[in-house]
Amino acid sequence: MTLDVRVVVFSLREDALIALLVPISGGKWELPGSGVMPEESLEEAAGRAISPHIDRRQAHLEQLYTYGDPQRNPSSRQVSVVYFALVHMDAVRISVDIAKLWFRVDQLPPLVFDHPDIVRYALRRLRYKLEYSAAGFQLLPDEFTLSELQHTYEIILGETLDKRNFRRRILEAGIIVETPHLRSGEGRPARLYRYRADAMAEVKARRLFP
Amino acid sequence: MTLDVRVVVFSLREDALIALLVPISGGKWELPGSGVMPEESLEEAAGRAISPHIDRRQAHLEQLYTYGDPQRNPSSRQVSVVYFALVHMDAVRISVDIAKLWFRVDQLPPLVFDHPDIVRYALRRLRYKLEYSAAGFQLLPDEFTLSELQHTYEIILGETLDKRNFRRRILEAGIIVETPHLRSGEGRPARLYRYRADAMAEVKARRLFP
DNA sequence: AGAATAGTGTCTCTCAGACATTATTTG
DNA sequence: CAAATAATGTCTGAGAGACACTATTCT
Repeated sequence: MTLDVRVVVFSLREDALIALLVPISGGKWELPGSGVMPEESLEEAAGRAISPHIDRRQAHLEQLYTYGDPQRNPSSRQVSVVYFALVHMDAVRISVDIAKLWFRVDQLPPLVFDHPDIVRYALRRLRYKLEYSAAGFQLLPDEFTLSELQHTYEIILGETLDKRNFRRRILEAGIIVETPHLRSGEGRPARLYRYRADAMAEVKARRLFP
Repeated sequence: MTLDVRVVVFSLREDALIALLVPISGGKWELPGSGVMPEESLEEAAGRAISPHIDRRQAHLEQLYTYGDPQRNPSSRQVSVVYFALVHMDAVRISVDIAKLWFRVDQLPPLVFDHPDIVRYALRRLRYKLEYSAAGFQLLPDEFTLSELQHTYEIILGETLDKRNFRRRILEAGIIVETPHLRSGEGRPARLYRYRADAMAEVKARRLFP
């Protein structure tokens, strides 16, 4: 009976949600994972599992579920404590990685065992989380525009949102605040916002999006 | 490194929420638990852990969280997959048990390790679950009156609820249905209701109680 | 000046919350 | 018929959702 941790890491590339996978022999892929060392916590093990690819200080890990069905790995009984994380691409270590280890969640390669189920469940939880919290900013850099944040929500939820209602609700939730900065580009420059570090509390009072 | 499962079992006695504990040496208590056998799933192990005390077919187990901090058990590294369950007293095996192994959740005896945290977290999740679902009926027998169900909610949430609003919302949720039966007692007989076995789907659309 | 994107306010309708009286049974 | 509990409907206010125009910059 072996125990390990696995991590479902989501990020955002252009117009799609992507997940980090690592190759194993036989053309198959798996979720990044690791055994648990005697002196470390499960969350630390999860951080270590992704640290070759991600700056772990920027990855908020959250425990998802523990999979331990005796049939999940036909060759050996394996229990996996699965975490999930949202990171923005600034936290991704540049190496062979980008475009080689990240896959759009709607175009995943063949995965081992029950890892497809795990990714599906993580995705469901991510959508659920977004509806009830302002967690979407974790996929963006420190400062971001409201249009970028709205775009993020639209990609993940798979539907378009009304701009005025989106702004009203996200601001009323009080989780992000204005910065003095603007971002210039094509068209009128946009106000930049950032996460309010003091209000770490989750907004579970009322769902933000339908 | 040992792996086990633990179960937080909640039930209802008179006017209080109670939890099942088992004694260990030294006057301390712990959550019922068990190792995991090679051919069984984690949930099966959890069912086996409580089967001396509970008719497991009547206990809906739900995975809560996996605790694995290296300091949680000072004498050996232990990872515990924790489940929680709601049962009604009809499912409790009559033996030495009742009144000896069940404790009001606000009057727990000394517990080992991080088990107090685990119970606290389970309680938080239970309250949260009740607000968003009609799970309260799991603490009642198959058939129950709306007053009994409301009473259950009031005990767990720790506040009184308006009778008309309670009925409206619980019935609109569509999770319980009328039976042809009535229960006589003091005062006007009350209609009995039961859980709608076909609609197992959780009501997460909108919170039922504030 | 035109193109591009940012930013803003109002109305309506639904649902949550507050609230009191009538109905049916037992002793 | 008194006591006990069950059952029922309405009004109001807040918030969700739909909706279109103005503001600022760049080329």
